[in-house]
Amino acid sequence: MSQSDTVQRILDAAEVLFAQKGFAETSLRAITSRAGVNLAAVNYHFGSKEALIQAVFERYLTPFCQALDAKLEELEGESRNGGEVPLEKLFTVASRLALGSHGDEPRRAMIFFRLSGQAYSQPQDHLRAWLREHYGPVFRRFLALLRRAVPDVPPMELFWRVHFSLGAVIFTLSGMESLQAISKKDFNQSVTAAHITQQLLPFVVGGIVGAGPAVGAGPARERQA
Amino acid sequence: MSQSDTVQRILDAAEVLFAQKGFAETSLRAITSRAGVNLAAVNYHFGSKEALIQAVFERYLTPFCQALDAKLEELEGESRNGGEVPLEKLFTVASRLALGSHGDEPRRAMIFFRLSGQAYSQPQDHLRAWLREHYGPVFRRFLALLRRAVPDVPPMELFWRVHFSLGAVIFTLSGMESLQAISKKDFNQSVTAAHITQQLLPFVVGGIVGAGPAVGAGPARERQA
DNA sequence: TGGTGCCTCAAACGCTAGTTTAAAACGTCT
DNA sequence: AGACGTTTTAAACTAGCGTTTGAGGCACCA
Repeated sequence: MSQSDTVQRILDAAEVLFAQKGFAETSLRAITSRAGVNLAAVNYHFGSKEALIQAVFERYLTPFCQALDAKLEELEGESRNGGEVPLEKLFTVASRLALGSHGDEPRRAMIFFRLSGQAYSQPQDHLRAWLREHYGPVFRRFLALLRRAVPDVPPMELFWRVHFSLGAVIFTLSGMESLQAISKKDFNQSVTAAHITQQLLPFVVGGIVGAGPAVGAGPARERQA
Repeated sequence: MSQSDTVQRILDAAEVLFAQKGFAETSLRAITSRAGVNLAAVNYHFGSKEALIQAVFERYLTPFCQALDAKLEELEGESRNGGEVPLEKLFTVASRLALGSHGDEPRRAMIFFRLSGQAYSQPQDHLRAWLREHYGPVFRRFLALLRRAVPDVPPMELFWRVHFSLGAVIFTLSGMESLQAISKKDFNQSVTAAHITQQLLPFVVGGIVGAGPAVGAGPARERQA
């Protein structure tokens, strides 16, 4: 068994277990047992449990952010010639990249969204800081394009609405299993992950554009035309 | 010190600490130390840590759900005579109740939203089941009113959009401290919780109504008129 | 063949967790 | 005053955690 093999097996196991039970509730013994490696291997290869958590995120996020960055650059180029990139296209691109940039089925992405949920609601301050430091630039690039797509939404409102959207996405995909169960019970119809992300798009777009100051009184979306 | 005093002190301490650090990372020793009671008091009065977690939720949710249920009944009565309850009013009512039904400042509500975030992203299956069981009827009542407010959104899409909204709310208010910090840094302007909830409303309303099948091509919201 | 680096392994370490125990303290009745 | 049920207390218990250790295995090159 080569080194990289052991490292990858640990990362694979940790990814699944962290997403399933959270960071604190997942013991190194559970991880190494699932990975079929020795308990000490984690501390040997990663140094600590905390470093392992970081490595799990890094393995997923780095390729995703590189792909997103490239795609955003491409879109920026297009928008320099023509008009702005439409809102929907921005989210479609990001979503397609998040779901499929790893070659696997979207299952992997679901796992990662659960992880993100854990990272946000748990007190992993080191993780949050690290995430912001490494992936902040891509996020800001995305935000800049967004701002040009909806020039009528004030920057600060847009900032918050993006975070609201992030919340909707992460929350939903984090609790997907239970939500799928409810949906199946209430509507007698099972839904796939692809189906949900498809439903997310109009919600997010509608939310970002926002309800005007007088919803129901008139077509607020004309502000965009 | 009477019994109820000890019980309340434990609940107060647990509520804050659970919200701050999560369930797993908060030890009974930390709770009892903060509450100024003996370590064994938790197991004596509640039986176990798990039961304590449940009790924390119960103390908050029961009055809230009663208040919401009463208010919804009232709204149902109004809508029987006149037209439907407008979307915005439904959310305003729920939000005002969540933020202020306890007499305290909204701080208490913030704490509770953090708790909800923890409950959703952590593997507290017993908690989720318990919440659904006790909280489900009110939720369905709310959903029914909602359905009549936006009759053009298919029920299943509405179901999902409500969960998306819930995600936006919980996620945002869960990570409020860090989001406030970012906002202050990027916009040099500090925001209050009230400000954020105010920003949430147009986002949620816009999201629930949704972007029509052809956003940007025309004023999709006319479907509602 | 023997030595050198990297990796694996079983075992142990120190520590903190939730829970249990039994005695002490308390308040309330007769 | 004394007995009784309830609550508080300090201490101990068991279990599981992340981490460390040192011996051993393995591939590789001289």
